Amino acid sequence: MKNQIETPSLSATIADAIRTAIVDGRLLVGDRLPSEAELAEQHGVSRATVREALKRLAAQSLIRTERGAFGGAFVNHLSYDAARAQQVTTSTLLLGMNAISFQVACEARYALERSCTALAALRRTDTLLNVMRKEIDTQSAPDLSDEAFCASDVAFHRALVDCAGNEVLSYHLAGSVEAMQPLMNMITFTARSRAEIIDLHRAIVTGLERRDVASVDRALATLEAYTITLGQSVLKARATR
Amino acid sequence: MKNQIETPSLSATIADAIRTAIVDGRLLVGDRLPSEAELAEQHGVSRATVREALKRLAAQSLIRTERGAFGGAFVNHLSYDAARAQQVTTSTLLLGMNAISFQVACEARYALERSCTALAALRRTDTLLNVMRKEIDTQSAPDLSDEAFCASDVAFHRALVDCAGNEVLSYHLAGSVEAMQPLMNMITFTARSRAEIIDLHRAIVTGLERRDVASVDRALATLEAYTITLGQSVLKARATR
DNA sequence: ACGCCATGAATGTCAGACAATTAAATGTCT
DNA sequence: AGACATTTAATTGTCTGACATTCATGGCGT
Repeated sequence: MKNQIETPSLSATIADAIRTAIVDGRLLVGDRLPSEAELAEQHGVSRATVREALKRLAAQSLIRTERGAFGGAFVNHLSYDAARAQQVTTSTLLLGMNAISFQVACEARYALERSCTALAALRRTDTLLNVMRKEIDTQSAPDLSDEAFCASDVAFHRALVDCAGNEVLSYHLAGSVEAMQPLMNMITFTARSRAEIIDLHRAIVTGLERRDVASVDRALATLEAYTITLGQSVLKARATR
Repeated sequence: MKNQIETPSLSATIADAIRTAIVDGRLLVGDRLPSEAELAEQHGVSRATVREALKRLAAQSLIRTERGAFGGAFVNHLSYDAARAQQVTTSTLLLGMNAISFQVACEARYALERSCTALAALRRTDTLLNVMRKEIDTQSAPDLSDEAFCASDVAFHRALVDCAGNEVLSYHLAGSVEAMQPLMNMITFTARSRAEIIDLHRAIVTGLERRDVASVDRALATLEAYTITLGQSVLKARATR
C-alpha cells in the first residue's frame, strides 16, 4: 500500500502556520516575527527549514525581511501595486497555458471595461481625461511598433477604468486587462485599422466629457467588434500561410 | 553615503531568472528543471540558496517538487481553480489591510457583475439557472446563519457570472467577488431584508429566463442600492453603540 | 557636542552530512 | 518467460556548524 496521503514538507507546514496567523489577524501589519533562530526552536526544526518557510511567504509579499540589528521578518503592508503585479503574473501565466482563443479573451476584456463606464462618466476628472488624450497622441505616431501601440492601448483603457473613481474596481480591472495584453499582442495593426481604433478612442473621451454613458458604451461595443474582426482576419491569414 | 540601491538576495535573483524562463516559454509545462545540485553549480551558489529560490516559485504554484529518483522540480500546469484561489487570498488580504469602505467594495462588486449580464442573458443554460434556483431555496431557509447566507449569495452570483459562458470572464469575476466576501460579511441580515434580497434574486433569474437584459440590470442596481443602505444602517448602529 | 568605532544581533550564504523517497536495474524463484 | 523481491542510484528534505554581511546602539575620544 503506497502512502496516498500528501505529506506536506515541514517548511510548507510552518509557512502555512504563519500565513494563517497573518490572515487571522494574530499578526498585524508591521509586526516583527521572532528571529529565525527563535522560530526554529519554537517549531523544533533547523534554521534552514524556517528560512525556506519564510521565503515562501516572502514570495507572496506577505512578509519582508530586513538585515542587520533589529532586522528580521516583518508582516508586509500589501500595496495595490504589489497585489496587482502578482495578479498579473498569475493571470498571464494562466491565460498563456490554457489555449484561450483570441475571441474569448477579447470578449472578456471589453465586458470588464463596460462595467465601469457608468461610474466613469459620472466621476471622470480632467487629469484622467488628459491622460487618455495623451495616449491617443502616442497612438497616432506613424512609426509606433505593435507592442508600443498595445501598451498605449492598455494605458488608455486603464485610465478609463481609473475614471470610475473606485480603487477596488481599478485594482481588479487593471490587473485583468493587463494580463490579457500578451493575447492582444497577437494582432498586427495596419495604419488603416489603427486610425479606426484611434477614432473610437476619441469617441470614448468625447462621451466621457459629455457624461454620455450610452455613447461610451456604443464606442466600446464597436471597438470590441472591430478588434475581434481584426483578430479573425489575422488568424485566417496565418492559417492559409 | 548609504547603499541606496536595493540588493536583491541571491535566492531572489535565481528565482527571478527561473520565473522569467517559465513566463517566456523557455520552460514549458511539465518540463523538469535541473536538479538542485546542478542548479547550484550552474549559478555558482550553494544548494541551500537554490532551495530557497525554488521554494519561492513553489509558493506561487509555478513549480512543484517530487522526491525520489527522477524526481525534481517540474513546471506546474496552472489550473483556473489554483489561479483563482491565489487571486482570492491576495485580494482578500489586500482589501482587509487597506481599510476599504463597505460602500466602495459594494459598488465595485456590483459593477463587476453588471459586466456579464448581457452575455448571461444571451447564453444562460438550464443547468446554471437551476443552480441559481437552488441557491434561492437555500437562502430561504429561516434558520440560516449570516455567513451561510453570504456564502449562498456568493454561489448565486457566481452562477450568474458563469452564465456568460466565458471562462476568462468567470475566472476574473469569480475571484474578485469571492475576495469581497469578508467585507460583505459585515452585514447582519434581518428576516425582512433577506426576503427583499431573495425577491431580487428571483427577479434576476426570471430576467435571464426571458433574456431580458434590462430587467436583470434593474434588479442588480436595486440590489446594490439596497445592500448599501443595509450596510450604512449597520455602520450607523455600530457607531452609536 | 560631534564623529568614529567596537559590539551584538540578525539575516544571507556556504559546505558537508545524513535521512527519506522513489524509479529503475538487477537478481531470484517458479 | 514471467512474477516477485532486492539492490542501487538519483533526488529532495533536513540538520549542523560555520562564516560573511548588514546595521542600530552605545561608548570613547577629541
